[in-house]
Amino acid sequence: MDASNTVFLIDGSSQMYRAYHAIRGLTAPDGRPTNAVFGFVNMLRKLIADHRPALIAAAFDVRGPTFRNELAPDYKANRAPMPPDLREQVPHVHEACAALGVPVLTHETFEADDVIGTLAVQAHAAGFDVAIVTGDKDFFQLVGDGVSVFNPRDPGTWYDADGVQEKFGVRPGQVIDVLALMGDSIDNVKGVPGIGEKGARELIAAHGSLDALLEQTAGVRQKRYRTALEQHADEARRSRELVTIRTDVPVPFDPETLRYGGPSPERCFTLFASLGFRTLVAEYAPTAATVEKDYAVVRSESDLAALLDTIGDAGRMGLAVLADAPDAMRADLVGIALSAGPGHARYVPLGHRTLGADTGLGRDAALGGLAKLLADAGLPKVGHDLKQAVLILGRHGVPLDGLDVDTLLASYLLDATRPGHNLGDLALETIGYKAIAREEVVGKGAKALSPADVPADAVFEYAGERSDLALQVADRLRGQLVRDGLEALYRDLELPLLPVLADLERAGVRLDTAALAAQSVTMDAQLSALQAEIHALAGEPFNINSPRQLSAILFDKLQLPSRKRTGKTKAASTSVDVLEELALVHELPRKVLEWRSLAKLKGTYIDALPQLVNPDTGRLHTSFAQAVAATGRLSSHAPNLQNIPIRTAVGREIRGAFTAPPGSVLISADYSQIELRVLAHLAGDANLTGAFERGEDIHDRTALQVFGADSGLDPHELRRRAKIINYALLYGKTAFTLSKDIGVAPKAAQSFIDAYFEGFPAVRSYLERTLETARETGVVTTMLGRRRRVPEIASRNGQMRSAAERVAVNMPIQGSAADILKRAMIDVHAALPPDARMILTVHDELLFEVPESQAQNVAELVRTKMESAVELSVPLTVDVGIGRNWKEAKG
DNA sequence: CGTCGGTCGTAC
DNA sequence: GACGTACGACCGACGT
Repeated sequence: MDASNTVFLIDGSSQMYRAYHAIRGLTAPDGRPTNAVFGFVNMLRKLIADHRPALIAAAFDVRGPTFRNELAPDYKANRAPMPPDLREQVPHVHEACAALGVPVLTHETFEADDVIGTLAVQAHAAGFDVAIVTGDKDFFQLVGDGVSVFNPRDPGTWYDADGVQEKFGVRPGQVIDVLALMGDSIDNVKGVPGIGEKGARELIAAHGSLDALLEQTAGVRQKRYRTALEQHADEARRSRELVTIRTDVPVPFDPETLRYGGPSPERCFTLFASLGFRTLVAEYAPTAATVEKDYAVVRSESDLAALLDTIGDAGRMGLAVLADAPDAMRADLVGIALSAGPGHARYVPLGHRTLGADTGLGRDAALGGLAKLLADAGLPKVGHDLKQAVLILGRHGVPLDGLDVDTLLASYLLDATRPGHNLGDLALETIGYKAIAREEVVGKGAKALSPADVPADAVFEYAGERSDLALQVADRLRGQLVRDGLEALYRDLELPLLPVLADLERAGVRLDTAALAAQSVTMDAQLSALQAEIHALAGEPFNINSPRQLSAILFDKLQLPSRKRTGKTKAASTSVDVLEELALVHELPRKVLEWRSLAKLKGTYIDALPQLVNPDTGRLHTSFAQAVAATGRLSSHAPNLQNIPIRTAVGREIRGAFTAPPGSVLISADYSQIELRVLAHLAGDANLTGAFERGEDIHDRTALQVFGADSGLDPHELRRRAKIINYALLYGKTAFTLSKDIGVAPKAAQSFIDAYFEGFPAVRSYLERTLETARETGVVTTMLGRRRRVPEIASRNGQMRSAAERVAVNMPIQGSAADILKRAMIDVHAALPPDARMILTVHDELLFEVPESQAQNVAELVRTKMESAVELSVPLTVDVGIGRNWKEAKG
């Protein structure tokens, strides 16, 4: 097909509907729906990329009656009105077409189909080929010599006359007659009652045409068709008029108005940025800076002096440190970039190993010169991920103070759920600037260089830009924080927490690697023995760790029953609950469970943790991510110290390897049932609040409420079940899953939930209120005003909507608990004596390393500060333990 | 040989 | 289909 001589006519309305239904829940950062625009834009871009059309247009229906309504007043009367969240996207779809260089066609009294039909005929008459881009079979009637239908859904398939015959069963000239017979319930085209698509096709194929058929009705073999045709001949003729696409609409065909103009980068950028299409924004972003760039390398004492003056005059600085590794506790400092204002940046090379820096400025002299400014609390610092800067600079003897705006944290508070908070992405969205990617400077993947091996002359633009952009982006985000009422949360919570976290990471935790090594040896023997038993039971060796191989053994070879399938691939699941069930009837799954448990502990912790001990400090330094978890919690990685085992005896031994150095002890302080207390506070439930005030065991209290005083069951079992119910509530668990957890019928589980709400009625109304607000605003909030968007709460997909509802009820509780712990961390940190160190935080727990002599004092101080971190309508209580290791401290 | 999606399992 | 928030090990398909 010759694209240069082909006119592409897009059935815009149907493609828009298709995109709308194909993609669910996509919204712009401000919550506006964007699914239809996004899908349409992708379709259009692919069409253009694949076919490079010379002539193209997209035709759309407009609101209001068309000539068909005059023929049949009830035409399309059955069709539901366009959903409001699609209607509001229509202007954006039109704008997207225009921005991408595709002319938009509409007509007041004719439908898009008729405009397309007319242009197709005229274009063909003028010697062009025509491709109609649609998923609608009605267009098959237009197919003929030089006119084909292309459905983007099955790319590569062009329907010419033969294609129509194959797909639809009749020649293109007969399509109208088939459509007229079968009717269209959605458009309220009556057709002939009792004749569907199949019947219509057969009748028309047999008789040639509708007219011929109606003349020879008597010759129709099937009686029900015969009577239907006799009674509804007029209806069939009228329907034919309705389904006939007109080719005589008064629109002129002028190749020049249909010429593909290519995209307008400016319009695309503006539109896609406002809709939050980040990858597309990047593609159309202006590459030239909006402000003149003044970047340079600092090479001499006088360069440095000038820089210090400039920064001093500006009264603030953008800051970016360039390091040679992502781990701030291991990374070496390669250089520092500073910006005094938009467009300005200076790069101070500090650790380049390759030639090119050619600086007469020594590392110590340079750092010494900068140190005063960096430590000046009165000189505001702006940067992206300032915790990394604090740590790396701190490790090089340079304290960093005067922290002002961290664009990473600001972006996180504005929208925690956005896919990423990269400075580059933020720059694109806030100031429309496409930043240099780190990859462009150091390469990517395994071949990436350390920036220390790249000359300063080759990195100063990248590094300088980071400091410059941080400043420019910060100025925008600061305004957005104020607008959204998030400034206090930023200034009083997240920002003060940052240096506290840096202290925790810097301190690290001592690990008894010898004890772990000994455990590893023991477990090796146990694992080998188990593996031999498992292979013997299976009758052949296989990889126990491979779900696929395991399921082949379990379900194919041993023919054990498979009850559950996995989420995406629908493969037979081999998860714990499946194996536990199978363990009742076969030895092998029981052994596999044992093997898995040991292998997991060994692989994830016992063998992995010692490898992460920092050679410089001899300790384990995790990284806390302050801008990851959507609820406001912190997360921990490299290694993750927030999922160290505790439930099993073997697991607890791993905690025993987290030790205090000689002369010191560990203090563990954890909030007792903080989430349930937060729930009591937020809900204002008198019963729940009262139970906490009286210091009752909340799970016993719940058991009493749910199961009554004389159920006759074991009190321990009742408490266990009540505990599950309490937590089920926090996670929006359904009666179905609850029933599995506590081993009762779903109906019984539901009655427990009902009994719970009966006893704590304010909890129910609180949860309902939360959902109501979420539906109205699309946002849920915590006690301290942290926000989370939940756009899917308006989804028409029941599954997505339910998931969003669970998120909506969970976030205020989990997030408020996170707020409280963060507040406590800041308060405790400020009050700690100099030789006591906070070393870990695990959602409701803080861990300290303290000289033995101060243990009691610090324990009391920590308890007091944590319990008074915020004022709730219920008491906040903290359990404190002291021990030589983490296991003892928790016991 | 590296990347990435899928599955599973640990914590709170 | 059915429990919220994380991180990470391992497998195996896929692309270079």
